[in-house]
Amino acid sequence: MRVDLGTFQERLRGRGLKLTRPRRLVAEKLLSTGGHLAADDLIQLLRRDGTPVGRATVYRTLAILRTAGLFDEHDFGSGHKVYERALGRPHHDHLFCISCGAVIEFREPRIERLQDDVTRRYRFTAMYHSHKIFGYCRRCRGQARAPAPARTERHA
Amino acid sequence: MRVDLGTFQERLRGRGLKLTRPRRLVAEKLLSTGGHLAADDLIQLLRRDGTPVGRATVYRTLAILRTAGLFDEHDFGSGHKVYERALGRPHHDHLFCISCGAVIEFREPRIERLQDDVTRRYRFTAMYHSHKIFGYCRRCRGQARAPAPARTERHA
DNA sequence: CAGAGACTGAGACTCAGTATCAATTAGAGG
DNA sequence: CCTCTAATTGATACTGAGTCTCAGTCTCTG
Repeated sequence: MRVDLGTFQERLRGRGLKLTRPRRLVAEKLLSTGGHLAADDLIQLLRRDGTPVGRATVYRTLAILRTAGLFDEHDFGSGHKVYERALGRPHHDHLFCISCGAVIEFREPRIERLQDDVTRRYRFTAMYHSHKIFGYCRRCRGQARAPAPARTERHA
Repeated sequence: MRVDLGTFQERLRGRGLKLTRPRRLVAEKLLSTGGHLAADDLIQLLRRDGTPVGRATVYRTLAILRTAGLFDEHDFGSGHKVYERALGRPHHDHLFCISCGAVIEFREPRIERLQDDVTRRYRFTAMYHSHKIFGYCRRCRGQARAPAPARTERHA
């Protein structure tokens, strides 16, 4: 965490930005909480801690953290974006349980390679991607309304 | 198109729903326009045609069309969802050009198979998935700010 | 063809996220 | 350590996609 805050400062400096108290508070809270946090969660947590940070500032800081490559932003269709530490962690994609909301990370380098195949095929220059599989996790399987279709079908 | 409207009616009936004029108008317009349309586009188009349909009804009808498996819903991060005909078309995923907004469809059965591997590995019951690659299309490549990184990195 | 229940739509509402702008603060240069 | 300026903050107003409400309307079954 210490290391990451240092990196945050470095990256800010590199862009001519200042390391202010609110920015530090947001970054620290995100790092110390881990997992997938939404902007509003962050605002509430900081308020509870007695170190409130304005809404606008939280959103602005999250944008900086994302742009600097320190955090990834994900939209699991719950109506708000969530943030997850990216720096120093291997790339991965997600399974999302539509019953309990659990987020499961997976790595599958073979899929990544096939993606490269696809982009090459279309002469497309990939910058980032989003690969999410929605369904029922191990624990919630029993509640699945129907057996899984041969292949996934709805997109979100 | 005739066939699809018939299917729409069938699926409505199957759920105890009525085929009303507004629902027919929405489905017809979506089918005749093709491509990826947002709710608001639809509302504008219908108004221009002199057959306006209320906002609430358009949204409600889109939900029905999606649930019935006739249309797929996608979120390319532009702040609104877009709808695309699903019935009678093969499953595919998308490349999205962050410069011109172009949507390119791709099929890669090998990725689908690897997805099945992944879900099996986690004892996860997949219901649907979302796989999008963002970047610069063939035409917009020149405008790419930087060469593509070794592997895609930011998620949305 | 009449009745019941489904459906519609104008408009109020929600809620994540953005814009504004006067007051505050980081931190470079002295 | 102080000063000065540009960057930053945050209360608040705003935006815009999507949802809710409910009185009036329509579908379609019997």
